[in-house]
Amino acid sequence: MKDHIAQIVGDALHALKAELPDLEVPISVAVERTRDPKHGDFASNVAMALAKKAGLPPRALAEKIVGALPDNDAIDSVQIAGPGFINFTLARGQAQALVFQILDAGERYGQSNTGQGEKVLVEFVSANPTGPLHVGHGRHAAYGECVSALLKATGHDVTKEYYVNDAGRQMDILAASVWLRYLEHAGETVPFPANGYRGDYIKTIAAGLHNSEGDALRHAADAVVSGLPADEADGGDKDAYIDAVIARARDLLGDDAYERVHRTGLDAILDDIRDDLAGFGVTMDAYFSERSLTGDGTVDKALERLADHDNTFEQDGAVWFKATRYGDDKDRVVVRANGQRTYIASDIAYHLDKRLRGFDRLLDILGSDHHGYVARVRAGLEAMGQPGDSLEVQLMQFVSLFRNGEKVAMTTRGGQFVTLRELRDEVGNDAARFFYVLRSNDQHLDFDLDLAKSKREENPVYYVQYAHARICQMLEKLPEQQLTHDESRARENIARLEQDKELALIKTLARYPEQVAIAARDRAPQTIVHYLRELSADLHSFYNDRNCRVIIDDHALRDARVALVRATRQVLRNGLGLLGVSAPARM
RNA sequence: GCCCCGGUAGCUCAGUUGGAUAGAGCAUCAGAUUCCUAAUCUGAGGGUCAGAGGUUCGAAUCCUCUUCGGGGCACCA
Repeated sequence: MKDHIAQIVGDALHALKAELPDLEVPISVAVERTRDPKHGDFASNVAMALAKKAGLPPRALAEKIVGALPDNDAIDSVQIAGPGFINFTLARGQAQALVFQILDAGERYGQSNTGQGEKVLVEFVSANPTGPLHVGHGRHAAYGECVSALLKATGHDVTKEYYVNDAGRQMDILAASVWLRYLEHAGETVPFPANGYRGDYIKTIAAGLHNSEGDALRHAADAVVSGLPADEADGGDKDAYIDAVIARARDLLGDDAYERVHRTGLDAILDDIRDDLAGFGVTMDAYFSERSLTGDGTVDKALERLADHDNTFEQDGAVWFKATRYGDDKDRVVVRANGQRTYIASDIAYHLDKRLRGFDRLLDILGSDHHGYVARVRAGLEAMGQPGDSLEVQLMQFVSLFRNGEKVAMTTRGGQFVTLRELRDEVGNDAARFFYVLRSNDQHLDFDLDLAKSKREENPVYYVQYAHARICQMLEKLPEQQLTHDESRARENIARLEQDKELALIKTLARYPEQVAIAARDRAPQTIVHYLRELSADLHSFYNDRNCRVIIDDHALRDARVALVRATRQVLRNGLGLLGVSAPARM
């Protein structure tokens, strides 16, 4: 309907062109839903926007536009108001027809094809596989999953991917940590490095390793620690110490055994992450290994491409990428003096690989602490002949947990939970998914645990779910009371929905497809959350109105109202589905 | 020093990409249940949209400056 009005206003403008040569007809005419029912159903501000160029006062231009509007059965009246708004009021019965559009479309109501099949790679979470996911990653997971669902709903071809940082020093520290815990488990007494991973999950992995390998990886404690530099506790440098431990592990174990330890740690943690995400309703299409980029020559290929375009140079024994040519603030090392590639080399290669796999848009969801990384990767893409704007980055601000009104310490010490799994256990998946997308991604999130757990009225998750359950319960009442629902009779009588609460509900239902489109465009799931709260409020308000009771003797009106609440239920389901929150039939 | 994000009601935050009288939840106060689930509803109070300029018919929204808060500026990832 909105598009239809924009169309006829556009037609009117074209018709006026003969009379007003200075009039500029815009490509798309702005038509908005009115907030105040006194302003009709839809309003356009074109007269104000075009008045100056047309050489007429806004209201006078509005008069001319209204005069040039073609006759239209769907529109009851057109009025000029305020500084020059043109307000449209729909004909009686027009709005109500929407109820059956929704019921006919079912779960497709709200979907569109604005994306036109654009191939989008959404990369999110991508947490280093050195331990379980924490509550910060949970926000990334919920947001990424929801944005992906929104993009799919608007006709994008979406692939969800987790980039596994399985190369590099972090993973060596993990391997060393596992091995040391393994040695302890085998009965050796070795000090644990200040910079090692201290979590209990390492001990679990080590115990499993001991189980499968027996004492094959065991070396005497003396051989392990002799000649190592001092750790932090002894006044030394913790980084130098852990590096020495890693070197010692490689030396004593040999490449094959070291690799087994490395793999065991990585696989165990990645399995845990995958399981955690699946339990949270977040499913990746692929887990992409950083190591594979080196193994299959993708990194070399990327480095060659940079060199081909004269975008690299050597200095101090290292190879540098001239990132400043492409808008970065500094040039970046891609190959260190010791011959190792830096992470930025892998990242550039990874993004090149995404492009070579045919993705139009590379959507990265990253922590706000990664913002400096954006210019680097974009520079890399451009230097390799790829469009820089194919990379889009959404930065996520941090999460703070609150319990009893106080901020929960987020350090790994202290026994306060920090993992996503613990959060899910405590508040449930529905509340977690809902709360995580409640706020804009560039807004810091205060996660109130007590509120999320509360089964009372102040909890917004229940407010929406309750609206859905209420409808289900009403519909179950029909057969219980030997009442039938006749859909064709409902179609004939739908125009009998004329109560204020009914019309308000229909108006909100009509907005859903636009809300989905906006949410997808802006990568803003909170738009859907806010919409669902409004829709639920309209439903509850309708429900509490004595003039709007559904279970009544008047067949015709009852059928119309049943159709209305069924349409509402459908939209609640569709919206909750986008958020990954369940729609219970009873509560 | 440079870069990114934010500052809207007592609190937590929306604000449809510049529109009509700036909204919601919580909290506070006053009400509603012989009647489809009160996890609900109805109503009231509550604002210098951080501050100052600018752009224009019109600014919370766009531009500039100031200020406060978070984050980032490695041959770590």
